[in-house]
This record gives sequence, structure tokens and C-alpha cells, in this order.
Amino acid sequence: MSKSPALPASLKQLLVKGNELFLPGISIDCVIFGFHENTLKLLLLDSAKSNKWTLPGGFVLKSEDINDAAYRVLLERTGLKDIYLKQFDVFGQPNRIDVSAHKTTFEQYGSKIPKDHWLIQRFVSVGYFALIDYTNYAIQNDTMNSAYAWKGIEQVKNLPIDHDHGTIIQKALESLRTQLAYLPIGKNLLPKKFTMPELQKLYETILNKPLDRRNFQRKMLGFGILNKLNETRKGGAHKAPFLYTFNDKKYQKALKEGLYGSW
Amino acid sequence: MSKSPALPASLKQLLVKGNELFLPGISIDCVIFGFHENTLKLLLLDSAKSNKWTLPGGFVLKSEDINDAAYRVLLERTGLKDIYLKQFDVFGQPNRIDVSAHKTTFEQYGSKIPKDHWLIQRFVSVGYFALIDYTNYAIQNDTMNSAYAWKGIEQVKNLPIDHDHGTIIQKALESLRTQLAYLPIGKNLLPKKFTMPELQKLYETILNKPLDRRNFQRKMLGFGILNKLNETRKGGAHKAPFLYTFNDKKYQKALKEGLYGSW
DNA sequence: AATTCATTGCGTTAGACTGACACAATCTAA
DNA sequence: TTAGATTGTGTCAGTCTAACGCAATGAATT
Repeated sequence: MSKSPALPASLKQLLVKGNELFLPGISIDCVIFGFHENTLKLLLLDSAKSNKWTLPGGFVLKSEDINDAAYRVLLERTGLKDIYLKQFDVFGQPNRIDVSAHKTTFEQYGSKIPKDHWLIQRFVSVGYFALIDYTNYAIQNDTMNSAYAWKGIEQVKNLPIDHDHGTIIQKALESLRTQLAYLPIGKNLLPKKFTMPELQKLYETILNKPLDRRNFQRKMLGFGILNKLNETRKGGAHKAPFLYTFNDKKYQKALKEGLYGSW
Repeated sequence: MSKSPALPASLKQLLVKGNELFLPGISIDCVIFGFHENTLKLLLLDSAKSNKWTLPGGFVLKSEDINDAAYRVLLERTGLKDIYLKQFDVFGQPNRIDVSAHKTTFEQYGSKIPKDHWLIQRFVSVGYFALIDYTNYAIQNDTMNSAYAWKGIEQVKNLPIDHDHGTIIQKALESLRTQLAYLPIGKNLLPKKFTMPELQKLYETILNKPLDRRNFQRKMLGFGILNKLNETRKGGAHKAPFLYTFNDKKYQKALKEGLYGSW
């Protein structure tokens, strides 16, 4: 490898065309949650240059709706369309991004970035969290960009994270927890068919605390968003648990109206 | 009056200096809620030129945190500092603002706005809702800009509203309702001392439905965020209700941790 | 000064929900 | 066949909720 490898096409496009393609000063960051082996996972991108991990993100086309941009970014990154996506916060501190990082990135390729270039201005980022079906995505993982990796939510705490992406992740997790209290969750995180213990593990992982098995089941069934199937998941050295699916109609209704209503 | 009155200083500044002072393409819109005479009210600005009502808003200084910008806008508009401010959504549809409106505004003053001027680019707006003490603000209202007016939430439905500000108001109201279910509210909307019926009316107004007087009181007291005073509010031709204040410490704690926790 | 009337303070009750726990059924591995 | 872990179903006491009763109060009326 030479000291100045060729500038990747994607970066070159940003450098040359970013200015005319994208809105100035606005970016999107996606905190992509998946669930696998009883762990909540995040899809992170290894930004090889800085040796740190970053959130998958992107920019907004000049005539593109911001939410559409987020869906586009997700589609580009995961190939998935059936995704739950929620805008949860805006990150607008003036010095949240160290622009010098961008400079050095380009300098490593022997390219110089103009002083007042679009990319090294201050950026405000809109944070989205996404819930995706890990089993569905995992297939694509290997065939795509190997720089992406799933990291367990516990691991993430000990990883070097770029910019303010650590804060963004933290906020996303809090939002997810808050949502859990009044909206159904799981449809996008679990495979079509799942068992009650699997669903419970998902809740326990997100909430980071154990729940009583029997009370959980009663409450969950009480929401009326589950279909109990006449199949069981055999395999474990134990009594085979029944499989469930979400009742799409009622799930969507609960997403709109909330699970309780309280007042 | 001549056909081309003088360009107001504030507009001139936007035209001449906006470009260098503010971030490009990002604006702030504030949905300011107040409570008065058992009605939830919104502080709106009568944009005389278009004969429509708009939300108070502003732009973000080049080295200013977005949240700080929102507080600044609020301070400029209301003179109040003790405000509850919450970023609730981002509005990023490509055609949400009719830029031709800006053009005609300036043309009415005989000024022309350059074709690719900062102000007539596409803007993404960050929506905040604010809760303020109407009784506290009302004093300042007359001494400030008379173009501002409080409008009852019911009235607003029948007013002509600029751009997508109707949507923004709707979303703000929904967010406020959702918050009501798990966070305390009222500290910023009510005067220091208030009666239980007043607090109840606030809740009923936001939720747009009647609540049982006795159950409301029990629930509210159960939250443990109220101090019961040894005074009553005399004046009505009825039994004088006790006065309450919020217990600041517990109120703040509830704001952080939520009122229930549920799971 | 007594009466009226809307409103407030405090209380009750039945039903639903919650947290903690018991026990039998079932699946695979030993 | 048995052991061990896990699941399906159920119980029970305590708590919370919705709906409603009734006496006390304060100003207006007579």
C-alpha cells in the first residue's frame, strides 16, 4: 500500500458533489438496534481512519424530506425496508463534531479539502433510532460492507466512539426505554414467530432488569396484540414454549393510541 | 403611508446579515402554551403582510447551541427565563415553506431579495413547545410587540395559519398530551400558588375531557409533588379551596424519573 | 340573621390490576 | 427411565381506579 491510496469513490463524491447534492449543515445519525442471543445490539461502523466507531448516518438531498432521508440511509445500510424508525432528538451543539478529523481523512488520501468546504462546516444532526430484525439482516451482513459490525449494548460502553455519538446512543436508549412504557415494541426487533420467553428477554434487556415470567405473560396477553400459534419451538432440553406472532392490526392500533391511555 | 414604507430594521438585518450571522437552512419554531381563564392558549404572531398567523421563531447563531437558540428566542419574545422548553419534532419537508412569501414581503418594502439569498433557501425547522406562566407574561405583553396575541386552542383551528405551522401546532399538542401521561406538568403553566380545581382544569383542557374531581385530587396528591398551604382562595361564592404550590425538589425528580415507571 | 346554592373536602365500595409465589406438565440429555 | 430445567396455568393479598355519597363552607339572597 502506498502512503496515499486512491480516494474512495464515495468520499470523492462527498468532496466534489456534496455541496450541490445535499442540504448544508444538516446530517442524520441512526442508532440501529437489533436483538440477538438475548442481547440488544447496535449496528456500528468502524471508521478505520480514526480507529473509532461511528453511527451510520448520511445527508439530506436538497429536495428530500428528512424522514425519507433517514429511511434511505437505513435502506442503503441494511437493505431492509420493514423498519421502525423514530426521530428522537436533535443534536446541535456548535462543537459536537471535530472537523479536523475530516481534514485528516482526506489528507491521508493525498486530497486536500478546501477551507470553507461544505463538509467542514458546522453540522446539526437529527437523531433517529431504528429497530430491525437482526435475523433478517444478518444474512446480508457478510455480503455487504464488512466494516459494519454489531456490538452488544454493554460492549459499546467500552468502545472508542467518534464525536458525540456516545451521547446520541445514550439518548436513543433512553427514548427506547420511555417508549417501551406506552407503546408496543418488538415487531421489528424479533422474527415473525417468537416465543414468550424471547419477548420477555427483549424487554428485560432493554429495561436492564429481570421481570417475573408469569406476570409478564399475563400483562402482555392483556394488551391483546399477540396471536398464539398452535406450534411450539422444540429444541431446548425443556418444555417447548408456544410460538406467537404479532396481530398486525391491533399492533398498529396500539402504536397509534398507546397501550394504556392512563388519564 | 407610501406604497414602499421603510424596511424595518429587523428585516433589513436578516436580509443583509442573516447569511453571516445564522446557520443556513435551519430555523426554530416555538409553540408557546399559556393557561388563562380555563383555556389553553397559544402565543401567535400576526404576520400582517400575509394576513396569517405564525409561530414565534428564529434562527440559530453560527456558534450557538440549538437549544440555547430556542431559549434565546423565548426570552426575546416573552422576557421570561423560567420556562419549560422541550424539543419535540423536526419538520423537514422540502416544500413546507412557501419562499415566495418572503419575496413578496420584501417587495412590499421596495427591496428585492437576491435569487439565491440565504433566506429563501429551503429551511428545516426544529419544533419546540414551551410552557409559560400566562399571568407572569401578560404584564409584559402590552409593553412589547403588540402584534403578538394569545389565541385559545379552540380558536386556532379557525384561524388562517402560515406555512405548515398548523401541523406544527397539532404535533406540539399531541406531544404535550403524551407527556402529561408520565411527566408532571403545570409548574410553568400555573402561578406559584394555585388551587386543585385550577390544576384540574388545566389537565382537562389539555386532555380535552372531564375528569372526576375527587379521583383527580387523590391521584395528584399521590404523586407527592404538591405542598398543601394553609391558605384558601376566597372570592368565589363558594367554599374556598385550599392553595397549593409545587414541591420543587420532588417536581424536578418526577420530571427526570417520570411519574410511574410502569415496568 | 337565616336561607339558598354551587362548590369543596373527605370518604366508601366494587372491580381491575399488580407483585409474589405454588404446582403440574413437558422436553431433552444423561 | 430418570433427572433437571423450563413452561403453562393458577392463586391470593395488596393496591389502584372509577363511580358515587354526604357534610362543610362561603358568598349571595331574602
